[in-house]
Amino acid sequence: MSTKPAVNGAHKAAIRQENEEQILAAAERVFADFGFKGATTARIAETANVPKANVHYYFNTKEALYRRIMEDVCDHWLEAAMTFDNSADPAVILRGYIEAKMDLSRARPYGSRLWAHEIIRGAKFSSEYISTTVKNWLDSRVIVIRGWIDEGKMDDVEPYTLMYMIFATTQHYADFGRQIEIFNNDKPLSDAQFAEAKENVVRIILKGVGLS
Amino acid sequence: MSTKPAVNGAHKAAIRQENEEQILAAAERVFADFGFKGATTARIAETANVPKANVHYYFNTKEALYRRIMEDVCDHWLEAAMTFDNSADPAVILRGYIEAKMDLSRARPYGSRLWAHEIIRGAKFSSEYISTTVKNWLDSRVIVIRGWIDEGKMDDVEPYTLMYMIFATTQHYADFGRQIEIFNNDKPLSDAQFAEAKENVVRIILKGVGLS
DNA sequence: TTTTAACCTGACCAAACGGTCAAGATAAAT
DNA sequence: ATTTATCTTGACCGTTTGGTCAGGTTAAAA
Repeated sequence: MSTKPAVNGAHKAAIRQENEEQILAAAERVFADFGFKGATTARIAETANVPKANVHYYFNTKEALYRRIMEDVCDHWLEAAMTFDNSADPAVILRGYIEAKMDLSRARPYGSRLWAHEIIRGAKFSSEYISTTVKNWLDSRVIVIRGWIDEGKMDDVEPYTLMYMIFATTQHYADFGRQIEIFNNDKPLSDAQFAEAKENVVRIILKGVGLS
Repeated sequence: MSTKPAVNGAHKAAIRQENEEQILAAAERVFADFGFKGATTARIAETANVPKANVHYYFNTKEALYRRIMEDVCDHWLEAAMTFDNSADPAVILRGYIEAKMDLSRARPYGSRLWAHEIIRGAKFSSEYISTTVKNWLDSRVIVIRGWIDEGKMDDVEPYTLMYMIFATTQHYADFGRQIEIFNNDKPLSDAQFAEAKENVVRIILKGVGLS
């Protein structure tokens, strides 16, 4: 059509960005639904409304596309992880972290399910990321929790077990969302139901470790 | 070789049973590791040490094999579920159930991971089973828990949320076992570590709902 | 011993897959 | 106006996949 008056190559850049975003969004859904092997480039292309060859134009291989999405998901998770550092009160910090993870499961379930697929498969693409970035983050939180225990602010619980419990419970609402939906008479949890679940999860865990 | 003196067609029956078991065990591993699509009949055959054609002789299609394994896994889970009915004391019942689920995650992780794959995929093969058998079991436990709450034996928590928390936390040790292993300096949890985790999970949840 | 039924398997096939490519269309630079 | 660089896509290709099948072996029945 018309040549936009945009400065420099702004139009071409916009086209690239829009197509990449469209493909990434489609791929995140398809990978989450079918796993790495089960997802086909044809389906990703169809979901993104572009020809299959175009997917390969922007992302050379299926594996490259998969890795890129894993990175994006991890970035989002590290953001949520930051809510662990905002306050000196253990109850406030833990509540904030649990709520942030619950909200992320609700707002971006595909990322969580993609992660679950990846770990179940043996973390072939992400074991290095887990053993460095994620492990460092986790170990530092464990030290914080041990500090709270030593100061008598909470019960003497094994910190890793507590963190795994938070991971598992919050991500369950994304990873096993379909099962929860079936138990809920085949209807997704309403906002009110989810809010109630979130409050209950916070309450049980905080009380469980002696923080209420 | 020699024709065994076995009564009737006992030998042939034994052959069938042994081959089926070998294929089922191999398929459970391979499906858990790679998902439905990612698992190949060739790999299942290789793992079971039988020619590929033999897999199709005993189980017509890949889907039939998958369904059969899903049923087997569910049977085992319903056994664990029965530990919910042994006593009148809520703390004893919940502790027993949580411990049984933790032990199952440790002893039979493939089943749990297979189930996780199936749910993440949208429960295409098992939604009917979940919406009937499993839902009935869950709903009846929820009624039991509501009874305990009404009798003032425990805190007023939303029973489904509590059950999901137990599901999520216990199965996490199977489904995300690889991640836990990486966090544990690339070594699987020792028996002592797992026992400690189990005790902590029980303690946090029981205290969290006012049962200790 | 003969017949029948069940088990076994290498070789094969159509379909689906990830990825390539040549040729055209569009926009930016000269 | 011409050249250059990027974007677009239908057609194509080699490989892998689930599944088939004919022909063989073994064991139970007659």
